[in-house]
Amino acid sequence: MQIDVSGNPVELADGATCAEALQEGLSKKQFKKVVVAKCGETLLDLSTVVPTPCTTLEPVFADSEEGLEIIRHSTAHLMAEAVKKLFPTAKVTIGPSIKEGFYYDFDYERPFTPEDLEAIEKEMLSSVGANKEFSCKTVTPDEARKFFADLGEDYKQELIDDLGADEYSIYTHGDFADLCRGPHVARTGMIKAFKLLSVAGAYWRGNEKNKQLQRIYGTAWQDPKALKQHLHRLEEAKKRDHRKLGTQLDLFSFNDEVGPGMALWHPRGMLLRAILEDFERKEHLKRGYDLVQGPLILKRELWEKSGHYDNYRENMYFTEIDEQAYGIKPMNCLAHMVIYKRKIMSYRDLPQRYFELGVVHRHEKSGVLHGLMRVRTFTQDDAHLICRPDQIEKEILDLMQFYSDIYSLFGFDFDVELSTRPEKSIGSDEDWEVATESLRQALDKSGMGYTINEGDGAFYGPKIDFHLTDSIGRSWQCGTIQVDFTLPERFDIVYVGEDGNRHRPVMIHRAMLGSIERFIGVLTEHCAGAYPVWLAPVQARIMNVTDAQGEFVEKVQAFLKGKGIRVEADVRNEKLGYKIREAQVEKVPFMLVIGDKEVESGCVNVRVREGEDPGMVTLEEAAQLILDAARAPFEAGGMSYSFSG
RNA sequence: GCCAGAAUAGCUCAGUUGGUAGAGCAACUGAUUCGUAAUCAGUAGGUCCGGGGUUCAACUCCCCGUUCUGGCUCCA
Repeated sequence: MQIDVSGNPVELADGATCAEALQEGLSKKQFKKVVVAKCGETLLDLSTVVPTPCTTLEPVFADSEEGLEIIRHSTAHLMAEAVKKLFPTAKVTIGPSIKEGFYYDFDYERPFTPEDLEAIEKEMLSSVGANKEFSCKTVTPDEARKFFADLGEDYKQELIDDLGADEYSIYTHGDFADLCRGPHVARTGMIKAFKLLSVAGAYWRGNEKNKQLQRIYGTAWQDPKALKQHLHRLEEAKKRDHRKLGTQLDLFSFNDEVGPGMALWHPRGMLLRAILEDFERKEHLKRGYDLVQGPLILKRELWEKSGHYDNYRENMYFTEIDEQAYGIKPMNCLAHMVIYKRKIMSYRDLPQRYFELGVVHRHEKSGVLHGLMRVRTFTQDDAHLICRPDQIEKEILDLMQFYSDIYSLFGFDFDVELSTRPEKSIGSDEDWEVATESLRQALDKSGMGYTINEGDGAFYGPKIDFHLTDSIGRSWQCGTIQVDFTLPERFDIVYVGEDGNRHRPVMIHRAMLGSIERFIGVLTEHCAGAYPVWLAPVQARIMNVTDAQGEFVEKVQAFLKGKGIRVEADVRNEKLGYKIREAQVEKVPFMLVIGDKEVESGCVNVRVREGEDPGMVTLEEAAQLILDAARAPFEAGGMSYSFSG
């Protein structure tokens, strides 16, 4: 097939993929245009494209991101058409494609039920069968306004007013027309695989104060096979859900009697957590932090001074004794400030770096709680760096390296986001300038890719956030670095400069894992419960074949314990297969089998959680295997393995 | 907090148009002494989330709470 884009002839084989098109020198945008052009003549402003008839759509671009986007967006239109047909009084609002699917928000008198979804899906299929053509026309703002006014679609009119464009495109297929930027597939018959997934409430334009709409989520793919794979992936992801694994591996639980959003850590889970916390303390000490700790509750006056009492009170717990004389801390900074003020600091003393695994309580709205990811009692791996303004950049740069080292150790990919000054903010222009520039410089120097979130900083300073992804692609903010201008001011903390005068230091709040709870939640899903050997609460389990090996089992256990290995023995009167299965389900990394043969030779037979079994080895070798496995990720990351069980 | 759905044994779940509950696994007891993902038999275990209401009768229907799940908003 030959296409002409902006006067550049391009030769593409039939069924060319997006990647091939890119190689031929087409930009993604151009290719998208070309593909759409090939699918139908009137879909875009195609003055620069010579369209050719298109017979099939999917081989050309369905494997590309753009292709899926078009399919999904078109499916959203298809759904809106079906909803309007079945529920004529429903008003349409917006319906974009999203990661792995699409949604459409409707204003309707009652919520949609699962049965409604089935009916809608059926209606959509019939529209697919009718193979209706998508067409597009460009209109003026007035024409667009009138068009949707006649249809009674007031949300669309509001959009037109807000967008303020010179002209608008309206896409039509069958009887359904929608204000839309496009592009779309040429005909509804090209939508080959979709499924409606769920209904949820969503506020118009994402604002809590606006009317709540009915959102229908769905997913769409290039072919039924891809759809099936996607649904299968969702099923698989459910198995990695940390809440499920928490029960299965007996790590933690939640209990209504205790309170919502408050985890109970079982022996195994707490052991894992303790190892992680121990690791963190040592890593922080290594990098020049001081360990500190303040109390869980602090006098109300202090919260008034910091501004939390005025701005954050509804999220805080208070003691009832002495009429709210004490506030239960929702963050750790106040005690750290007071600790800083214990003596006169010189510029030579800066930066001060205070680290605390601080337990905080925040009364989060009930609807947001989610396993370990969002709780009301949690532990932050929190630190406050109090430094001179000229030290910000260096400190940030060190932090970037620190975070990166640690995330990599766990095998996480992460997104970095820089958030700048919001509309409502305090602090001088100069402060913001210096702080934001320091963050930007450090980010640039670190070589990490990052996105900028304009105006999304805290009111007291700019920040950098680090996001880790859970098993089903939800992204969770874990690490954060925030510059703060207010607290040093409010608490009047100072240092004595070279000039002998008092100066105001800058304060950096930062948490690396974010919260221990959330991090363990994300990590659990990341590794599906098969924790790295250095973290696994049980590193090795010894199992005997019959009672006859009891004595040797004890000997082996004592030996491995002596090497600092977390080992337990399963000497129940059960078949070996049963014990193996149980250990495998519990994701114990090393299974050491002992039968008569092993007793005789003084060896153990090693089976591993995944990969090839080492088989028969001496005790010395077995211990080495386990210790090496524990050390491996540290060595790969150029770090030292700094602790034992 | 808002919208929707859910809550039955330690865990995972059945429970037909209203007639006071069942399975598998786990636990306990006994038999079995066995070689890499589930040995057999028996026993015990429930205020069916809580509180009201309708009914001769409620796990089941209605109302109000609580908690959980999926979203929205917010956030580590």
